[in-house]
Amino acid sequence: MSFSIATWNINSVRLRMPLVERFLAEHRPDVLCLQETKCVDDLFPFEAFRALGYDHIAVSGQKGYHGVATVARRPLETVEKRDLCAMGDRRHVATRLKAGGKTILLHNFYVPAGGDEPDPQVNPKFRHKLDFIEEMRGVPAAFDGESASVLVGDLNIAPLEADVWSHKQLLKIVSHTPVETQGLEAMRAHGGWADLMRQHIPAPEKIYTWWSYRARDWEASNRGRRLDHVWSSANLAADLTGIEVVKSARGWERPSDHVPVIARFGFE
DNA sequence: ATGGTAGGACGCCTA
Repeated sequence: MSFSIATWNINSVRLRMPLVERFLAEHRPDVLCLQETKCVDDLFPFEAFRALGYDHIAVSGQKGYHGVATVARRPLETVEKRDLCAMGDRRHVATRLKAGGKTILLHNFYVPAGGDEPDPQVNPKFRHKLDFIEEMRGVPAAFDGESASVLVGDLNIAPLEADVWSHKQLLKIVSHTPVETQGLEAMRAHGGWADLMRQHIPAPEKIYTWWSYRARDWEASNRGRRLDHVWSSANLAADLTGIEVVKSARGWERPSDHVPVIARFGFE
């Protein structure tokens, strides 16, 4: 028996619904977690997802900015929508669903990008990002014999040297500064989370999930970063059978600057 | 060292 979870920063779900439909038709993940939906819940395209068999939907949206949604082909229960840093941003939704005889608690996160200046003293957006990561320590990889946890999303940090096109050139660029990369890895270890992308494709092999819109030719310059992540509790990490980064989606018509990542699990 | 593109909503913020 198999089960798959995908994560994708869609950068406006309404604008890119044709791309979402193509992705779901071609890959059929059991669950898709979206970030940067950029619309209030009333304007979320529920019917388009239902038409594709994704009848079970949890949304936490806001006007114009941020916003997350989790859609599934099997029943899910909305567990909580956390307001980390208490700013009213919609950056988290947790759902619960069943797979492989376990109940899975699935956290979908959109971590603040943090602005351009990597100094929390002068840049409140960077301060917010660091505080947000710190507060994510309150989300551990809880599990027992019957339950497991998964955390996915756009974490806006590329933690390893193999997660960026140039470690040296990005050390002072927000998303790859030591305070962020060490902070994220420390938080991940503290929570007991396994980095499933790196479990399947170990460093130093490069993995990118984001390429800037500002490049003349994103594919030729290939200055990517791994900003999107799939983590799980140890008892589910053992069931991972594959990771797929759908790089081709970056070349679709009017693309997101992020591409989908799919994690596949197999159960006895 | 700089500027490059995109989305939401229509001047400017955020990424």
